[in-house]
Amino acid sequence: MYKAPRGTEDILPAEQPYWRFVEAQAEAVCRSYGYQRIETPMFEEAGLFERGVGAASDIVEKEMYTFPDRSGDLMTLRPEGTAPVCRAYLEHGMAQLPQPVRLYYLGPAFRYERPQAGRFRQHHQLGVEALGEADPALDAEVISLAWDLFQRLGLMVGAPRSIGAPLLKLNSIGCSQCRPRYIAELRANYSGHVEQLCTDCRSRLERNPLRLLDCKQPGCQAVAGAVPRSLDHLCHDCRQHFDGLQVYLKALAFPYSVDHRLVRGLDYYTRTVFEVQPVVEGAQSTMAGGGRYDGLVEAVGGKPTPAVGFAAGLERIILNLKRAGVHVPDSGSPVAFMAHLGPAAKERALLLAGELRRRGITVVAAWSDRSLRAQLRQANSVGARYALILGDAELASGSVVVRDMATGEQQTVPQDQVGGRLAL
RNA sequence: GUGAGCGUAGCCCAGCGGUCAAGGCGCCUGGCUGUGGCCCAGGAUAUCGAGGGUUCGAAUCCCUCCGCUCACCCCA
Repeated sequence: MYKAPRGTEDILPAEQPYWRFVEAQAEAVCRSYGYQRIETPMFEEAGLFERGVGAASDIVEKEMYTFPDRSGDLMTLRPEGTAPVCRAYLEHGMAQLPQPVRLYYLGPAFRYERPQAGRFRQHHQLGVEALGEADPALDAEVISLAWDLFQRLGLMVGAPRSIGAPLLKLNSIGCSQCRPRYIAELRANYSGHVEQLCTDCRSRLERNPLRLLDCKQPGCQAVAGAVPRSLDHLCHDCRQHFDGLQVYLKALAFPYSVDHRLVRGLDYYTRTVFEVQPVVEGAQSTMAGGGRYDGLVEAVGGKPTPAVGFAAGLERIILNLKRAGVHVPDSGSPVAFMAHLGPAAKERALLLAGELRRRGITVVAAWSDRSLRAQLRQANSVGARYALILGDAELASGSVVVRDMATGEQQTVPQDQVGGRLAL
């Protein structure tokens, strides 16, 4: 028996209301900010991600689905959406458009990971990217968009800061000017405490010192508490940017909190980084994460172009909608169920169902030759508002019985008038 | 890649060495030869995850593998 590959899942009809809801809200917020939808391919040349995301990142090192296609070119199932958007921005000369260019996308991303609650090998992201503008007000706009989304989804209703962690976490990790100096200092500081660090952190010290900060091991946390903060080592421009952003966020009255240990796993982030966490804490609690990536466009072959954005995980959002008990609109049930008795009536029923559908009425039927009882039972269980019954008697008189499933009342009406009746 | 827990019908699950593997939901049929929801009666569906071993005998014990879940790493 075949099964969906590990870390993938079928999104069954019962789940669709959640997806429709989230996607509809996402599109609505993006549109309200003037962001336009873009679709990039599900796979790209492997090099795009190696250069864009960073060769030393976990994603590139161990999580990419990379394969040679039939011509031998190395392709990668996209592990994230930002690098492809930058590629498209360059490929289509979007730098010539009025800046910033505001884009969003909705689609799957692939990472080879051990699946877990809220983590999949194929998952779906909403990505929002604004390219070509360095002003911190654009950072604020993007954060504001994310905030509005969660607001609309109903995940922030009464979100009380009293319980647990704040919802919006913010930090600045500097730029290519000031970050190296900070990292050097960080490394120097940690080097004095190697004995207290976990084995992971000992290797992080060499390869990716920033990530030392968010290790959860008690020993490492103790060291991290006393270590220098990136915010204290920003260069003048980065400092100004961060202060500016905070002014705007305060003006917008977002209850964010600065988290000195917030660093992100993708190498392309500069300056602003942020995450949105749900009210209910869980292992994979981050629903959205992003920040500024002023060096990415250049890294994938363009001119230096500042940009900000974020990605939100749809599976995680849905997980949290369920945990929070958010009610989503359900998909409607059929209006009419067509029941037939006898072969001649069956033919006529087929025809009548088609006529009704052309008038925009949702009609379902069982079509197998079952008892009227069985057909009505099915009409009931699919939630049809009306059952239409067509047997020899109706066939003879050109009529059909319309039964209201809620009240049990039924009327015999001419076949050419059913449409009008049901449309009411 | 590491660690832990779990695999019995479409779903939830009882059974934990010895009659035909129990029950609930769902599905089908009938009670009502053309009338649903409730009720009643009946029915179908399980290589008990796979392979090997122990035993007179294994869904039950042991081993291996596979899968699922949760957590770590990391991330949406």
